[in-house]
Amino acid sequence: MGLAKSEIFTRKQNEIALFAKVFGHPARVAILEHLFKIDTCICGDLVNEIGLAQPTISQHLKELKHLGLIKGTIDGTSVCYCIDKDNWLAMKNVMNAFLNQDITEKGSCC
Amino acid sequence: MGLAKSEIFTRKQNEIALFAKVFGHPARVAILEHLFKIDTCICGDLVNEIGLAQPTISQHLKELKHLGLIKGTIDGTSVCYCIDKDNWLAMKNVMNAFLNQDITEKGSCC
DNA sequence: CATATTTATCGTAATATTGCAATAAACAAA
DNA sequence: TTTGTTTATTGCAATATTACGATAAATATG
Repeated sequence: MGLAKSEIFTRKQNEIALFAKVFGHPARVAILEHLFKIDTCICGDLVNEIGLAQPTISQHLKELKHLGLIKGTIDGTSVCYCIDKDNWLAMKNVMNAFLNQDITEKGSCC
Repeated sequence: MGLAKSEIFTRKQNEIALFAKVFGHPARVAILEHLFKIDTCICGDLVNEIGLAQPTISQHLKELKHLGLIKGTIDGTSVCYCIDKDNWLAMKNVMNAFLNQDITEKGSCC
């Protein structure tokens, strides 16, 4: 059906899945890495940096913005994007709690 | 088009996206959390634990197994699944390197 | 052997995602 | 005002994902 049954999972599980989903495309990974690397905020240079059409980049930026991981400020005709540090940190805490789960060592099989 | 242009991204960026994608569904998050929590490995109890049909769970398990994050050993008619510790650790290193990027503080806007 | 149990696979319907051309919107500069 | 520049939005087409019924495959058990 293409539609996840999110109502049967916990709020936390859905939150993890939402964050992970946005990282589930290499273009968004590349955009974020670029925003981390470049000292000054980036606008449409991302279109040149990454090899995708302008509407496609704009769409990926929208998803990142919607989750709060980046923010953009209008500067004349261009828009300046950068990482939203507070929200990135909050996301990192959620994801780290998931990734750093301890493995119970009593397992019988495997 | 539904098809990501993975050839224009680095191997690392694609790797991160692939790992993230598998976490991008709450059912797979729930399966992994359950495997971490339960001391002895789990088989079809996951179908009861999580409220999805057996073929659906089987499909999600297949994706997790395909990425190497879990492994299953046949035990009579049932299959015992558990976290693949080595591969989980390797994945964690990749994801942590991405999540723990340092933010350059010279940014002008935002 | 016949039957039950457990898991995997197939087929399919519903929905989501990706990508881009075309175009709009907003602003700057001449 | 007209023209250019930059970004967002709309409207598709192609592909992917999710979910599950039906069924197969494998192994127990009677």
